[in-house]
Amino acid sequence: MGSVASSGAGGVSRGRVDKRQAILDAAFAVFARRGYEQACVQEIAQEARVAKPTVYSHLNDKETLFRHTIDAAADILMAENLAVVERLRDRAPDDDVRVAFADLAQRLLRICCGERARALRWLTYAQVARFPDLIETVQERTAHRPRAALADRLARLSLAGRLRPCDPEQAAEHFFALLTGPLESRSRLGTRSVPAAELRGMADAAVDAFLRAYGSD
Amino acid sequence: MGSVASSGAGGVSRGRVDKRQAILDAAFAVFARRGYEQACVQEIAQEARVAKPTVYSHLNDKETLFRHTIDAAADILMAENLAVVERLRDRAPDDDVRVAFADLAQRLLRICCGERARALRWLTYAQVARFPDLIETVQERTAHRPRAALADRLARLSLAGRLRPCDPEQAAEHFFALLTGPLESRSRLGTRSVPAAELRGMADAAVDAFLRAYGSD
DNA sequence: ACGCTACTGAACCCATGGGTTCATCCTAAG
DNA sequence: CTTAGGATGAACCCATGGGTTCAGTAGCGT
Repeated sequence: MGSVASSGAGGVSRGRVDKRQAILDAAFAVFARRGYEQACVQEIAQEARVAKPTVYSHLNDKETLFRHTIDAAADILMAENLAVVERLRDRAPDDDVRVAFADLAQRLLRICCGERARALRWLTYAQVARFPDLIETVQERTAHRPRAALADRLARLSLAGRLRPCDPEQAAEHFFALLTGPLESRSRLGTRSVPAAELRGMADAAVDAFLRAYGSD
Repeated sequence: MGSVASSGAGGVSRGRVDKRQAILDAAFAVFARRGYEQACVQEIAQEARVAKPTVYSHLNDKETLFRHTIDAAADILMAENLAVVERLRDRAPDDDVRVAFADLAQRLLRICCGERARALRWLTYAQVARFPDLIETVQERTAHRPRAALADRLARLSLAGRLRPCDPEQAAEHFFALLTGPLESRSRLGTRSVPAAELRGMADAAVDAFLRAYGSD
């Protein structure tokens, strides 16, 4: 996690090491396990091994702190998702489409099950009322952009006759729906950790259904 | 929304009017617009036109109040969902399957878009950390039970050759996923009201995909 | 050596809100 | 009419936590 520089005994890292990053890391951890209102700045400061006024000197207030952590998490998740989708670019044209999709599905599910994704979904949903604009940011990066990237791949596959002619946006939307819908349900909104085998089963079932709906033949 | 219906006959209406129901109605309204932590008991009391101590005399504390309102909302939604699914029992055998499904899909989407469903999803998600057991109750009634009911109908249709042979549970899971996944995305977690035309389009698209994946032919 | 800047810790201010107390009021029952 | 018990409202207690102040301290560049 954070860069916990410093040597042992009585001393804490007094240097100007990047306290800021330590604070943001700690903030995400604390927000993730307590939620926005329940997380107190004091606890975040402790977790970051930093004094409370230091937190306020780097980030103006609790809200700013929250927005930065959410932003950062959304960025990372977007990158992860896009990277997974982009694998299709090289694999799909040559390999069996089903195999490529199954691989994609499993990797996406693993990301969605991860701690970061869980915490982000949870925090975003919980603060819908207080910070409605956050939803735009988060959904844009964790849902719309990856979906658009997938739509690009699907369009190519459709053109190449590997999928039936269709609206790629629609197909991508349904692909994600078939994957994440069951996940939400089976993980009980993230409160239950789904065994790897079940995850694999869900991925395969989703790909099966998707290919029956959108595959060629 | 809340009819203050005092149920004059047979009820155990303590006091003059049924304050208790008024309190629960008000609690749902306030929780729905403020969230759990932001909702203060004072405001609930005002909205119910009741004094704060009266609230505490009927419901022990804020948590009890919350659990009761969530329970009640989940019950109502379950009933609505089950009623819609049960329509298949009479319609599907005779009519065109596609027409019956399209009707089902639209009615389900309308329920999911409703104020009650929106508020319930939001509140449940937001309190995942504080009241993890609530998820069980809510998901059981608003997701699992309706899905099981749909699976029953799909099993019959499959047996009758109107759907391809399949695992009805799986098919039902995918049906709901195709419906609610896109809804979550397009309504921005319920912060944007989706126009009726778009709703209809989503329902039709979901049914199209579902029938390609699970229809007979 | 000097001063600038970041950091610390602890105390402090203050608003919010859960939950309670109490004297009083009002209505339904007898 | 009397009475009992739910209902009232206003004051009250107290814990929590956001945000600030301040005096002191440690490192770094010059």
